[in-house]
Parts: sequence; C-alpha cells; structure tokens
Amino acid sequence: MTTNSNVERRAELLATAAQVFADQGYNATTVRRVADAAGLLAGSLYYHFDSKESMLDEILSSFLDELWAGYDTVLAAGLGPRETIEALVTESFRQIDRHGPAVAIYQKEARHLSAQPRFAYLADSQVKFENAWLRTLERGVAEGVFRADLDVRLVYRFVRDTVWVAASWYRPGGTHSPEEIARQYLSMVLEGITTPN
Amino acid sequence: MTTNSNVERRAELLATAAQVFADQGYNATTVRRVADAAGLLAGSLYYHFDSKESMLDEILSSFLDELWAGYDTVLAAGLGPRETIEALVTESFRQIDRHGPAVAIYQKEARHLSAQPRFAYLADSQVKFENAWLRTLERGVAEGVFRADLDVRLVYRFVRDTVWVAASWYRPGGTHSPEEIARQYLSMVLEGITTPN
DNA sequence: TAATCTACCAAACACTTGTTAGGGAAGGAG
DNA sequence: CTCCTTCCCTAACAAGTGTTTGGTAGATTA
Repeated sequence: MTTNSNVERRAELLATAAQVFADQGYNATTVRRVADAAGLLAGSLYYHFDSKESMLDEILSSFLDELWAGYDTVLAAGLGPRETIEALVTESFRQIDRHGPAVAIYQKEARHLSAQPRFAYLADSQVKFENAWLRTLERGVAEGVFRADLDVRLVYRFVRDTVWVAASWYRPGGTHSPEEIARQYLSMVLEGITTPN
Repeated sequence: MTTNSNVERRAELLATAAQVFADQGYNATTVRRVADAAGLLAGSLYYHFDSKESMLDEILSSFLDELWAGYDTVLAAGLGPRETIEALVTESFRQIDRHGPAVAIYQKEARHLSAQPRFAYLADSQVKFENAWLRTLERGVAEGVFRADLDVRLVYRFVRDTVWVAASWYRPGGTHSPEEIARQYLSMVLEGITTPN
C-alpha cells in the first residue's frame, strides 16, 4: 500500500538528500551524512529506499520527467525558431528555480553516470535535447533569423552549458526571478553585449 | 636531490592522474585506479607523492599558476575593454587546450574544495578573476562599448561558466583550434546570434 | 483488549578506502 | 666486486563505506 504520508516522507527525504548531494557531490556524500541532515540514522534510510543509488536515480529521473513535460509542450506549440529558443531557455531557468539541487547533481554527475545501464536514460535525454536545439537553430538559420556564419553545434554547446551551469550559483528567492534571468540571458545571446552599430 | 628524471616522472604520473580524476571525478576515483592507469601498484604512488590529496593540489595549483601568468600579461597590456575581453577568452581556451583535465577537475571540484584551508588559493583565484572581469566590463559600459542595460554581474557569470565548461567537451586535436573556438564564441557573445537589423 | 503495522534505532557485517612498512631488482659510483 | 640509490612490489593496516538484521515504541486496526 502506498499511503499519502508515505509519499510525502519519501519526497521530504529525497529533497534533503538532493541538497546534500548537490553541496558535497554524490560520491563524496556518505549515507550517514544524508541521514544526519534528515534527522535519523543511516540504517533507517533503508526502510524508505533500496540503496543510495536508488535515491540518486529517483532524484534525477523525477526531475527529468518534469523537465520534459515542460519542453514537450514548448516544442509542440509550433512557435518560430526565435520564440522556441526563448521559451526553452525560460523553461530551463524555471526548472533550475524549482529543482536547483537536482540540476546541480545532473550537471556534475551525468557524464560518468550515463555509462551505467541504470542511468542510460540520462544519455537518451541528452540526445533528445541536442536534437531539439539543433533543429531549432538550423531552422532559424534557414529562415534567416539566425546568423549563418556560426557553427550551429558550437552555439548549441555554449548555450546549453551556460543555462545549466547557472544552477550552481542561482539561489531561489534572490534578487532576480527565473524569468528575469532568462530575459537578460536571451538578450545577451540573441543581440550580443556590444552596443549596436 | 631533485633529478631531471624525477621531475619528468612526477609530471607523467600527474598527467595520467589528472585524466582519471577528470573522467571519473576526484572522489569517485580510487588511488588504485590511478596507479592502474599509470601502470604500477597503488602503494608505489606514495614513493612519488605524499597523498592522493597532494596530487590533486599539485595538479590544480600548477594549472592556476600558468593560467595567471597568461592572464596577468593580458591585463597589464593596457588594451581597451573589448580587446581585453577578447584576449582573456582566447587565453582561456588556450589553457583548456593545454590543461583540459585540470580545468575539468577545477570546474567540478573547486566549489567544495575551496572550503578546505589547503585549497584556499582556489577561492582567492576566483575573486581575482571576478574582479578583473567586472572591472573590464564596467569600463566597457562606461566607455559606451558595451550595453548599459544588462546586469554586469550576470553577464560575467554567464561568460565565465560557458568558457570553463567547454573543458568538458573540448578535445585537443579536433576540428576546431582553441583560437577558432574563441573567435566563434566571442562573435556570439559580442554581436549575438541573430542577424543584424 | 489483542494483533498488526509503521517508522525508526542499535549493532553489526563485508568490503573498499587511503596509506604504510619492509623488501628487492636494476643500475650507476667508488 | 661492493655499496648505494632509485623505483617499484608485496602485504598488510585502520578507518570509513553501503547495507543488513533483529528489535521496539507507538499508533492503527480488528
């Protein structure tokens, strides 16, 4: 039976685990430290979870699920290239606002985790993400909205990295809202930082 | 006595250690794995180094030394704001070309390492780096070279992150030289990716 | 009231970790 | 030939790791 409090407690424990993982790094974090932060003993965590790895798995997969729910609606909206980019970036910063720790973990550990079969979905997600971006950028170049003299793949990498790495310094409740950060970032990438003419 | 071969061997071992650290993450990497990659046994590493941590220390500090040698000459050259930014970015990509693994390690581990007294110089370097960038950007805004409606601190963070995170995908000897990557990146950041007008 | 279930603790387990101690082959120095 | 240094190996250690087992106070159910 999956009671309601059961679900809530799991989510609560996963949230603190995600925070500690993000701060110290997954491998550098001991199960006892997570338990400490949650206010119980190490062994007690195994009443709720199979293993340390399954906590990480649940943190990352539930984050990616919600992320793609947002992305898919954007991609299905039939917007123009520039508007699609704007919507994707804004959606990304919103996810950072909501799932900060999960994003930070993803950004640090995704590379060597995706080698493990259990985390193969990380690689899948990355491929899907890259395809969506590249298609949008190429469409923009074809329509004359984006410059043709830039390497699309390089642009994609730069934009992707900058957006996600923002999770390492962004703190919810700061002076800038996710939408404001997205607006400034988009303005920089789209129009450049130099004065026109 | 510090013989020549002694120095060469140390550098050789540090290079392979840096590669493994960058691939697997410092904490996830066991001393035995480093030894394996270097073709000797775990204990034998302790003939050359005091500890695993001192390997990391030597990798990071020697990288930062060389990095700042480059930066300082750029900053002392008395260039204009735009030219200073261009030179800093280009120099950064050159360092990524030369010290790829060290940069990757730095980018992943710097945050929680700088809390340790032994690695306090990481925090110092970051402060110095931030000051140099912010001063240059503000000077550019004051001179009318850069837009005044962007948050300088945000611009700094975005640019800094994008440049350094490139170490995670850049591979020496690829299709793009460091200078070419720097040129494309600068073109994007300075002029934007949309077509003029 | 009696039985069951929930959520935790106490204590240990097997294993991996970084590190150390002692020894030995190879080769140059005297 | 002998001595000594260099560089590595073998073998172990203590501490820390993720995980398991058995138990138990307190609420929930019958």
